[in-house]
Amino acid sequence: MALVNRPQGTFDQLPEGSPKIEAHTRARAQRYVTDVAGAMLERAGAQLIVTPLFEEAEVVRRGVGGSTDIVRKEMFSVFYQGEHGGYVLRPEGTAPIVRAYLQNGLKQLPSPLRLWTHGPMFRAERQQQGRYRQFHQVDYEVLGSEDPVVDAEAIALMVDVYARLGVRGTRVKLGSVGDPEDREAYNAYLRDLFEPHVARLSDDSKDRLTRNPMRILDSKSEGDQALIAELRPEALLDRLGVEARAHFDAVRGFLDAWGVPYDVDPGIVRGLDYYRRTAWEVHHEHIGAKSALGGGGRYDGLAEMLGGPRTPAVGWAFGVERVLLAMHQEGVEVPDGERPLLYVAALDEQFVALAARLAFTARANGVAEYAITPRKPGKAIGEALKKGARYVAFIGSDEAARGYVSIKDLDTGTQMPVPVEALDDILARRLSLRSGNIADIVLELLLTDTTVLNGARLAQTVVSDAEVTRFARAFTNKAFLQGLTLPGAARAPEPFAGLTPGRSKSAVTLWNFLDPTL
RNA sequence: GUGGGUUUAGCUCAGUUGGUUAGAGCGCCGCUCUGUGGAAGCGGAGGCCGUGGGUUCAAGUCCCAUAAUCCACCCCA
Repeated sequence: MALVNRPQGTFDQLPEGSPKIEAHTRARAQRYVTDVAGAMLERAGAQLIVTPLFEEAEVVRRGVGGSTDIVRKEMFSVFYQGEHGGYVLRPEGTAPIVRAYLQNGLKQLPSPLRLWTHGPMFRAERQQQGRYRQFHQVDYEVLGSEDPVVDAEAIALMVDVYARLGVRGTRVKLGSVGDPEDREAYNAYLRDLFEPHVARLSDDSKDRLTRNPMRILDSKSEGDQALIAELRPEALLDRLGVEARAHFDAVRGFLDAWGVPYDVDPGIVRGLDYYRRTAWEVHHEHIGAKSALGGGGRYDGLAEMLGGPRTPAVGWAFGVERVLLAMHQEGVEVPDGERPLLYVAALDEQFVALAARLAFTARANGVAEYAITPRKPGKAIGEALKKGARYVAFIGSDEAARGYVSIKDLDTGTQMPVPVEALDDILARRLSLRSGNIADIVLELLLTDTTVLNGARLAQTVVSDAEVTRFARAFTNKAFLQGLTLPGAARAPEPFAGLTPGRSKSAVTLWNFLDPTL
């Protein structure tokens, strides 16, 4: 049977260590980026909103715009039971959020309302570097204000998120697409300008002349650029109406005051119809042809286009995959997940159930796994090291007979016996000790908790000379000072005094400790 | 939608002017090894050579088609 592949242009997000893993397909890294961004946005007062992955096609058609490439050729339709449902997989997050805002009466929440979301978006394009049919975005939207300060704040926040994620070398390209009448007039101006020279335009640009003349200006065709150099068209930015101009200048004023770096780019053309006035993109130099990490803008007219009351708003989105690509290019490390705390290995089949149970309860304190089949100690240690665990616990016949487990601290090499009933307490206590050294933890426990001390029956350990000395001295002093009456207390100092420390890290030294029966 | 590259083991790749049973390293599993740090040695599993046609006595190798994948264009995150 031939293997069935994933749909074209999609990718699987994979666990660490997967053979074919790439920067953007690391599940942990994907989650890291959305977690970091989400935490920052929530600190800025944004609240999480989640909308369905599919919407009425009308939401997208009216919001994004019927003349855009997204609506014309990149929509995934949703069918059910063979019938077209009139739905499409969402190609972007803003229109659905505005739809949800209107439908759920969010207008009554304090205004302006800051929202954020994250999740997959779908566009039926041919795949290439940084462009996928299902990709992931983090969205931030501010609804209910036309104050330029929220435009500027949104940009500043976006820049902060990239910085927090460790992405350097970002450039904010800031422009304004003006009010609708500004853009209409400008498009007419461009058409008049290029119409006489239509024969010299590239095929792509001939098409652009009717659909979206502004796109001609950033054509990659040399012929087009030569023509543009001759005609020297004015920039839209220089033909803004009074209000749009004042708004743009005010946004710049805030950014300047806050020291947020940006480049004014008269050529900024956003691909979605709903943008008004402020528009920006954030680019990164080293991620191939798709250098835009994200973009945003003001969309004061969108709510009305969806049938709601006028609701001025501004927002942005960035592509998680492109940010991951940028992070990868810059060598930014994604922090490791939670380090495994404990790996429990039974040395014999009959102790596997106990090993599993110890792992279960240890999970209150961290990541804990167990070996499902018996392990030799050396193999168990190797596996624990591979998993990156701090401690490995052994349960063999010696341990089981006396009711303890052997805990080896893989960072320090120290191994200590721990009564089974004290294991969870010990794991919890490691948090209060900076070193996490198992010897320190056990010592602390013995010195502070006499019930555990009374329960201790045997000690077996592999320690250095220094640790033996320290352990013995501390124990003796404490017992003396507190006048503890312990089983075998009278003999307590002696085992330490007469102790022969392990000859090497791998040597095993046994001695009796606090066991009146021995 | 357009153009170019790639496709041989789980992964990275060899594979001679077409010629017998398609290889290596890594990874995985086992043993050496009945209780202590990622070792080593030995062994094992794992392949419709992307798929379908064609040329030939003979195809991993040559031709055609197709698919997947990567990159670029359009456009966008």
